[in-house]
Amino acid sequence: MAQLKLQPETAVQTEIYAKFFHGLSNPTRLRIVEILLDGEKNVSQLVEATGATQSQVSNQLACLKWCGYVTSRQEGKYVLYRISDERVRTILQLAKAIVADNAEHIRCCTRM
Amino acid sequence: MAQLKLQPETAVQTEIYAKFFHGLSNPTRLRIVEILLDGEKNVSQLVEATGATQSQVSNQLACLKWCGYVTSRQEGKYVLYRISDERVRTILQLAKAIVADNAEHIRCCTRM
DNA sequence: TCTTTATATCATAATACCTTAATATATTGA
DNA sequence: TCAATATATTAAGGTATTATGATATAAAGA
Repeated sequence: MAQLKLQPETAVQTEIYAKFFHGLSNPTRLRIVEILLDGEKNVSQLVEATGATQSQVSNQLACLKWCGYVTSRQEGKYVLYRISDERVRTILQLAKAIVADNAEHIRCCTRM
Repeated sequence: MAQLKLQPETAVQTEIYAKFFHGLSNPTRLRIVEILLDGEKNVSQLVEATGATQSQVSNQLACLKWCGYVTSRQEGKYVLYRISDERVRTILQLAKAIVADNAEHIRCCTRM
């Protein structure tokens, strides 16, 4: 007899988690997160620090904000961004620890 | 005077970490990882459990293998896959905890 | 050996993502 | 109000990723 298929609920959950990880799957976004882990920054500072264009940074910040990684507040003509959940720091540390043992593998990955 | 740009080294590092997270950024791949956290499985079992096609599962397994998430061993006509680093479990738990506080936000994210 | 089952690979088409450039909005100070 | 600066949004094109279907390889048993 066929095994019960996964509840739709589970599929939705998995998609949310996948989206969450997608947030950290782009070098520019990840770099922004790393920089913000060092403290609140405005957009211009992030543009300077990442070397990406202003458009890119604003767009990726919007993505990070949507996904709950960062929050922002206006201060004068600047918009200051900061990490909204300190646990993100732990996730990154853990990832780095794992990658340390697999860096060569991952770097060479050309499949996708 | 302009601030020093990031060392190329750092950019490479960030790209590796981004690639690492990319591994978990696809629903099928993430589901496979979740299932394998429950124990070693062969490809057919993963096809059954995920509802994805055999081609999809094999391809995503190849990706996960390249990136060091899983390893495999042949046993007769089956190929058994398992998680290669238990710390992946911790990353997932952490992500789920964070998402629990931001699920609605992330689900609605249509930007990318 | 032939057939069946299990898994992997490949080509192609569809989709999603990212970059770039242009433009819009909002704040500040003249 | 006008100009300058900071940030956000949008459209278009290029690139990367994914899904699909077809085919290849490899092991097991008849």
